Amino acid sequence: MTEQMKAADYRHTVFLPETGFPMKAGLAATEPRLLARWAEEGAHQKLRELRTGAARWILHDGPPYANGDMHLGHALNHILKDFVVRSRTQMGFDSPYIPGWDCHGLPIEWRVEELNREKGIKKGEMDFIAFRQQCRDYAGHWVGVQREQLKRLGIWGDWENPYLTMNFSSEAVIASELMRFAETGQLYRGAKPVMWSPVEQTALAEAEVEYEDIISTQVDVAFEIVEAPNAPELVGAHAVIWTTTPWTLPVNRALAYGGDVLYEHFEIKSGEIDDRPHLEWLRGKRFIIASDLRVVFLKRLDSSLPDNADWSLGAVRGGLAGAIARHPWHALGGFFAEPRPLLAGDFVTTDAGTGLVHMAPDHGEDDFYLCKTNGIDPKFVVGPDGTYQADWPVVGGMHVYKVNAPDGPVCTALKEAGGLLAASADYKHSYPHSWRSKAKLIYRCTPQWFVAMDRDLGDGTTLRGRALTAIGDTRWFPAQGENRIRAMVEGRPDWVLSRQRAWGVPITLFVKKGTGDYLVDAEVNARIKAAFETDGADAWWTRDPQEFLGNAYNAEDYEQVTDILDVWFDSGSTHAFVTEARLHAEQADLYLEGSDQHRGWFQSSLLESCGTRGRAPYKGVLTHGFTLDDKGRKMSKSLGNVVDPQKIIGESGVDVLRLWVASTDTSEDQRFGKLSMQTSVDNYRKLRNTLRYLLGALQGYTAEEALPVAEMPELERYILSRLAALDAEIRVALDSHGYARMMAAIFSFVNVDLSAFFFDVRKDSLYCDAAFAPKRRAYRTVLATLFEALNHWLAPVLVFTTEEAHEHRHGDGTSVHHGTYAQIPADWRDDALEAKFERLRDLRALVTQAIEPMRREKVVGSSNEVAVAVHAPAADVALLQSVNFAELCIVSHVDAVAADGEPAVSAVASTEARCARCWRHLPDVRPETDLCERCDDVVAEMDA
RNA sequence: GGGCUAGUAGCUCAGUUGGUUAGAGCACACGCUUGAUAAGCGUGGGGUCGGAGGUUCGAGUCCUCCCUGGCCCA
Repeated sequence: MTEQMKAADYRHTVFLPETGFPMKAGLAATEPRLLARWAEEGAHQKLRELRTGAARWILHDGPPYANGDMHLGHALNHILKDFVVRSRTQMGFDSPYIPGWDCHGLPIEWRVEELNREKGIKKGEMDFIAFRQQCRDYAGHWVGVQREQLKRLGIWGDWENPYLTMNFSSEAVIASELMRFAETGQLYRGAKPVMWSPVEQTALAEAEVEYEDIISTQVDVAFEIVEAPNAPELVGAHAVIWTTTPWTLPVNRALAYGGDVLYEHFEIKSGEIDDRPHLEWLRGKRFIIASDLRVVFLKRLDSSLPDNADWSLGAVRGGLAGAIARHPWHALGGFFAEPRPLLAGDFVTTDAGTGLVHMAPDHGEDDFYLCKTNGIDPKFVVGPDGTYQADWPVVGGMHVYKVNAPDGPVCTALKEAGGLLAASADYKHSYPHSWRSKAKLIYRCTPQWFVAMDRDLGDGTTLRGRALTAIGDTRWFPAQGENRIRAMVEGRPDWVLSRQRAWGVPITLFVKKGTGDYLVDAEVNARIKAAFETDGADAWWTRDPQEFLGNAYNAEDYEQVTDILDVWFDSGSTHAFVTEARLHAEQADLYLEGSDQHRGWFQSSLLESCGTRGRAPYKGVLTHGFTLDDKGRKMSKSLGNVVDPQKIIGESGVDVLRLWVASTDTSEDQRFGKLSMQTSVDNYRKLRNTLRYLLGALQGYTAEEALPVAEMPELERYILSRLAALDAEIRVALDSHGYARMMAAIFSFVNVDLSAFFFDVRKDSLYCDAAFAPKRRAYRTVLATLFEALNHWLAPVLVFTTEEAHEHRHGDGTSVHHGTYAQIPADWRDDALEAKFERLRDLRALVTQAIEPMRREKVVGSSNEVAVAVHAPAADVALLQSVNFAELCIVSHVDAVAADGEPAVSAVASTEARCARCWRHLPDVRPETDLCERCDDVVAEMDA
């Protein structure tokens, strides 16, 4: 009988792991099966019932925009949200998730207009209410698409009743929230230059603006000084201004200079002009310009002009104060004959240009405020479509984009008036564009509704002050987020609420004709809200205004505001109709979005809530970075590096994608590519195989087999101590939503402590000990604990795989997602025991290293064939003798010998016989059976 | 252009208040096992800590500048 044959005989007496949980995941089939099972069983609804009465923990979902397919960033965001909700659920909290969508706003409106154009329907032909219905339908379509895509990610939530900002109930609350601002005097109507799109004919929010490089015409224009009380010699000289928006010159009102800038009064010498006939008209003319910029200015006049310091007629210090210039077109009379004062502006720099800036309060923020301070108001010459008013000289009726060329009407008229010094269409710079139409934007003064940031709210606080206090009261993850939003709130201007659009909630105000005051009446507001609840915001247009005003006011006396609310106000109000109205909670525990939302939703929600409730709508804010490609670049269509999450899911499964999210530090930007996905696939396999091994090793295990911890061997108690340490680490990580930290700890535990050590060492006991031998029972008791601990820790991440494992372990129709994290007693921690095993494992590493050469030289194969001698200090020897070190090293025999110096290990091939069943080389192997005493007994027991 | 932020082995991450030869897992190479087997175990190679200066007895860790990304703003 050969050894192999004998081995074959005993193979069936060995307790090998056995499970139906497949090694190969087949997630493509498993995931849809579980989704269907959960839907059929109403698993999420059941969870809600199970947690009813438990302490609440609320994540309030930030609404994605209901337009287009989900991209990888959306997937990451929602997977993270699911981690938060599921991990709090596993902690025992009642943590409901109500998904939501942002449905109003320009992008949808724009897209619907585009679709209409394709159908030949022109803007303006469409009935207003019918158009709003089209927008509503369009948003509804995408809500449906995105909902299915999110559900596929394994996210549990109230998908049947998501919150939509366009729900009638939401629209009623949004209008009502606006009226709370009105009631507390925080709204005002003002004029202000706002980013304006002549194409969409609307003011744009900051978030709707993007910057692109363009080439503009740069011009140098001379404004003659007509009065200079502080420097009479400047009269007759020309102040040189430089601009890249020639179209604003027909609306010029003033000039600005820098109070700290040094200017120079100079004249180009005759000699140079003699050589350059085209400059003849400059002969005898004097100029004023910032000294630092004279050289570059001269180059623009003529690139061959040298710079001669002796051209200077003297430095100008303070001489510009109180000076008056006149517009090159002053001969036209009227508006152009008005004086153009020189004003000191702290925004003037010498980075570029001439150090003198022309001011058009209609078309620039700096211009607007400087002029306002000096009593110069905007003129409103440029209309919503970007054309000058018809009767304006030179450019009347023309579009601001079409007058800028060096040979265009503005430059031509300036040249004829003798005011154009240089003009060239070659200035490249970053310029604002509409994010939808990609059209160039302009600043344009229009009447707008604002929320005041710095108005006393009657209690000595301001909205800005309240917001800053609330920021301090909020936990920010990561902590840097606080600095970021604080700086933004400290510096932000008043909130512009108006949009001259159609698709959204109207600014529901009535303005008294004549006074401009808006009506504040609780009963009127209540009627508006009630109407919106019934008919939606359409009611603002479909109902007779008198119906809202009731008997107390006459509609004839009031102007009904028809501006649409900034959509950020919609999303900023979601806490009112979700956290408060549906969940009956004052604050959400967490908001979780990309870090760009410090300027967006986090801030609009903060301001809305601080303005109406005096505090933030959240206790904590968690942000994540952006998903980049594998080279760290932004994913964009133009680069062609966009990853479609649907494709990833189809190829690898949702759980693998979720695992990627969980093991990545999402507080920073993440790189995503083939390699990182492969890493995730490999990690997934390791976790899956670990669960599979546990399931196989626990075959037939029942509670009766469990052994009390106190009766377990040290090795088992050591592993439980490690488990308790891991439990503590995970709790710390989860407190700050550190999923990557949690996963790193779990991977390390699984690989290092379990797979490479505990499982390997105990393989012999599991396979070969008598079924109910104490050591084997202890091992399986620990395995059962490990399975529940790991499967529940992993459940929020691997939602499908853990459910599948749960099915195989319990098979009773219960769900892992209904349960809680395993209760791991803190007193399982045993520092002394951990220290002991740490040392033993160091010594064990010496043993494996010593065996390695023997394996390479084919002296031995399995470590079981080896006997080792450890020469080590007495303390180590005592340690080795206190345990079965041969068992820990999976070798045949260990001799521990006291010796000075560093521990050293020598290894030789064992001379003992090999047990045919457990394959260990032992002294008690019986020749008649080829079995060691332990195996002989076990086999005998089986035969009996 | 400005503010904030990041850049540690092929991948994912650790690196405490600056202090001994920079760590882990995976991947890779080689080997073992063939009783977790499209699995498991062992050993090993691999890093000018983005770059350049500086402070210090000593810097991945502090300072300055630069490069390359990202977010926000203009």
